[in-house]
Amino acid sequence: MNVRPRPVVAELVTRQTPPPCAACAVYDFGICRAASPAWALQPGEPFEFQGSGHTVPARRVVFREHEMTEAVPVICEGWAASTVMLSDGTRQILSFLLPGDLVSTALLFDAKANCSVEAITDVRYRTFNRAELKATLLKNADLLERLSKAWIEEKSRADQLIVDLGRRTAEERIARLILNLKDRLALRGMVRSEPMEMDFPLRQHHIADAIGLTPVHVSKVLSEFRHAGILRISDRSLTILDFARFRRIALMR
Amino acid sequence: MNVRPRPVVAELVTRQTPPPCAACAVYDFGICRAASPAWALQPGEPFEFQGSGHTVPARRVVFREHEMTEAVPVICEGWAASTVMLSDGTRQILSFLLPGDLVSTALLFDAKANCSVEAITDVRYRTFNRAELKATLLKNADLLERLSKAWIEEKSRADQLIVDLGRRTAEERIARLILNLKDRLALRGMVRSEPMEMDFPLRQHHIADAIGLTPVHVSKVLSEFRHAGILRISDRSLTILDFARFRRIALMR
DNA sequence: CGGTGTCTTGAATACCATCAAGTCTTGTGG
DNA sequence: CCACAAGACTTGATGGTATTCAAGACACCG
Repeated sequence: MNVRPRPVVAELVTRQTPPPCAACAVYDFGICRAASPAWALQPGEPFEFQGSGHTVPARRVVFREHEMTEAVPVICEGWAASTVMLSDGTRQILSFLLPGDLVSTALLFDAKANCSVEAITDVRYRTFNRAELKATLLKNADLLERLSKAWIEEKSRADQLIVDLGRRTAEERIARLILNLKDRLALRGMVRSEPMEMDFPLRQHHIADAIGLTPVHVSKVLSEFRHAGILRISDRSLTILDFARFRRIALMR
Repeated sequence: MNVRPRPVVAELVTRQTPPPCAACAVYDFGICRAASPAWALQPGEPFEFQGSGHTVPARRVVFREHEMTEAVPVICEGWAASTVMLSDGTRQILSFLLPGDLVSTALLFDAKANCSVEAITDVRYRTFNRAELKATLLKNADLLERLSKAWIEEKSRADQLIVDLGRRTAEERIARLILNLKDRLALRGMVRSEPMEMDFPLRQHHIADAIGLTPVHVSKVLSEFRHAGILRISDRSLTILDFARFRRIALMR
């Protein structure tokens, strides 16, 4: 079994200076380009933003629920999760954050988030200043457009998750989670095809916390998928072997 | 057992002309006052908006998923639900809409909703024109403020529901749903105290569809609450008899 | 006055959780 | 570099929560 080297993310974290935004694979994808005036960037100026770049190792908390902050973070590289903890230790993951994602559009208007953000892989992110971003928003129709798109998608994904949790079985939920992640990664050019393969740094407990199951049950369902020849997961990489069948499970109803 | 007359809402629906917004109990509560320029209203002008008032009888659909529309509806009176239907007939209620609620802040930016809206009681609502509302938004800091608040609350409630569906038992979910509705009604001055009582037009199948259970199980849990002396439900009215205990169930973790 | 919608209750069943033991991998300090 | 601990995953046995199925009571409406 070929053990692949540590993921690309980890290399970057060890660099002294983060790469400029111009080199970012998702600079055009999210709000970054449209919002760059909020980084006090002049058109044509090299993309070097002092002090707004951060790195966080895997499993560390980026920020905590109810923490006040002026910073509005955008994920540059790596995977993160926004989570809610209950007093008995159980956890719910509200959404996974991928490169280019604004952590939460609500953070634009409220300094207090209602969830924590946790790094899954090593994560690199940058932050906007809320006041500056808001000011830019009112002068920049393109940014407003991008943000409203982000808002609509954020809400739509939350609504989808509600339907999944309320009305679908474990198999359906897992299939839908993986296919959603596949679609989002594909938009970022992060999915290989033939065979359909992608980086998959999630532990089974992440999946469990995201779709309201126990890690044990997630393991059992994934084993089924594996034995049925639908999926292959190894070395933090996931391959969809039987896409048609997998899709049928996800869209069962 | 005293059978109360049909709820106030029904009376209003039978009127020929809807009451002016000035008479609305929640005119100041939601976005209506701040957004009134989008109704082409001059300050001091009597609140009479031609053509923007609608009434819908209970159980009728206000608008359907994926329907395109320029209208951004606000509930004036009555209860509604935003719902998603699955192909096998099961249904998920994403949220209940109360007087003063914008149906969805996402409708401000996208003409296509990802859920349907259904009247629970007879409902009276008015609509803004999206383009006009958007234009007003950019010239009116107060409106932006109100909308961002609505947006944050909408998302926060969706996130809460995700946690409830993913990580809580039937008892907790039902208690939390009822207490959330109580809080929202209280903000609107629609809850009596001593004893704590409110209009409660939901059928048990509404509750079931909202929190991912079956009507049968909802019935069993509500019966428990009733026999334990915690709740009383009759004549579409709900009384919380043992608030402390009920709250403890809702906040169990 | 039958039809429809709502609610209740009981019995049988399905799905997922919990508990437990064991394997394998990963990370860490001696 | 090895030993050990911690984390991640698997698998089986058992149990609990909620679903499904079914039958009946009741209210409301046309």
